[in-house]
Amino acid sequence: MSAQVFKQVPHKSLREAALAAIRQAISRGDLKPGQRLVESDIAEQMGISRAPVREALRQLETAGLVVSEPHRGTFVTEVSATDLWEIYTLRAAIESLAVRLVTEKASAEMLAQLQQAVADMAQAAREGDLSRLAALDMSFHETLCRASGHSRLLAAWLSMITQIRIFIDLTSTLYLPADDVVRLHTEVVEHIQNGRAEEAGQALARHILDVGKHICQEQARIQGTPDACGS
Amino acid sequence: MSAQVFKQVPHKSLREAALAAIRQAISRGDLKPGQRLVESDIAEQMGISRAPVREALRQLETAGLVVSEPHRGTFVTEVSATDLWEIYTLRAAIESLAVRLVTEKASAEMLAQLQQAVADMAQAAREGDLSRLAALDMSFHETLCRASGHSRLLAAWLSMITQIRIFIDLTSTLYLPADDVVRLHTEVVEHIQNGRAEEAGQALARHILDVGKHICQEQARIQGTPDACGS
DNA sequence: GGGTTGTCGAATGTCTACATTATACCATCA
DNA sequence: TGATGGTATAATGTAGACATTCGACAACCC
Repeated sequence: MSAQVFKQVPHKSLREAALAAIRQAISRGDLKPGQRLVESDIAEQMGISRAPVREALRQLETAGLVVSEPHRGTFVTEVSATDLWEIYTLRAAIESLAVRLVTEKASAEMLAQLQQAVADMAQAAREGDLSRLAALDMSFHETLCRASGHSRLLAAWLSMITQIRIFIDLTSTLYLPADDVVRLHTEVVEHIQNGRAEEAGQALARHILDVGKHICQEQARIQGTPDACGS
Repeated sequence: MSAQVFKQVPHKSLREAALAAIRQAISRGDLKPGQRLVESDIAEQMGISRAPVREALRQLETAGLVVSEPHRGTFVTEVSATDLWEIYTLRAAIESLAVRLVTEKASAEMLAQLQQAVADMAQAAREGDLSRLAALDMSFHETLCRASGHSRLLAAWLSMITQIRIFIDLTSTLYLPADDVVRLHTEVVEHIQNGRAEEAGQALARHILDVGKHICQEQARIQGTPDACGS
């Protein structure tokens, strides 16, 4: 076989385009939780027929981003406090696995990348740029999941993050003091560096559950429902 | 409201019917990995049009049971040794969370159910009924995930089990000596009973990873690819 | 007035037809 | 002989039309 010279042409189908567009709209908050999605409207706005839109909606349904009621329509999933509890506990378990895997591999390049991320976070914290800190925080966790080399893990993580985004714009709000955020991530990186997989996993899980509990309580407060997170 | 006299009519849409039928066919092994699924054939066999079949296939695609290549068709997912490694590591993490949650709740009813399951397994082991033992094994884990009261966890578990089934009929093969199977599950139940959440989680995770490693090596041997499980 | 029933509009569920694309096969030519 | 190019065929991708169903509101009866 000759050397790879040409990269594959993208070749998006309308279905994929619709899928990406709707997912993005949900993730960006242009579509609010509970909002109804009318197939014909979406199709018209995109200048395509209903068929590819329907198929995209079915995929989003399986992914848990929308719910569909027969003959009534599809709606953007509403994220309850219980849902957030589920997401954060799962996320903790999954990221815990990720960091353990990364620790076992522990390539120098990866480690440098994570250390850089923490350094950036520390700087953002010093400068009081909370928005940037939150973005770096998210980026740190994504880097970790990608570095795990575990495609299903990454897919599950991305799915959960998108669902969290339905409720809250993660890049603009922090639920812990800036210093704590930096400290907790520093701790995790140190564990990775020293090959302490188990400790790294537990530290990360604790950190995630901590944040989750905050967000969960916030959500319960907004909805006026009893807090479901401590259970 | 008047008393309930009439039960609800099932009211399955054709899409849901197709979804269930195809999923079942894959799970039962009627459709082999790599096999092509022709929309029009399926539609004709079911006596419906292609539209609901297509939508069902899109859902299965998101669930990871089939893969779709543009203008080429959809195929039953082929499960490589690497895939099995991913599934088993994830499954270990997820079930570990499940058993910790169950331990924290620890309702008497649940516990009795799990104890009964282990007792049944012990009997099946004594009688040498390996097929029944394997089925009870699977049932034990499913019970655990259901008892966690964590809908996303259960959904993820069911999804992974279905993917494993693509490769192997779990109810007919065992990868550990029967006595070991019983012993490992007994151990987990004892941890639950004594409220040792962390130990229960770790014991279960070890057990699952153990089985996964066996299956993974088997798969690598069949395919002639290098073993990807130990990494 | 309260509750039931009939009707209408709108959206989804489904079907059929057509357009597009990939693959296999065969003819052609250096 | 082997590579190149064209063509046929079959399957997917998409569009539009029709059928079905739900929810709301009005009409009606007690």
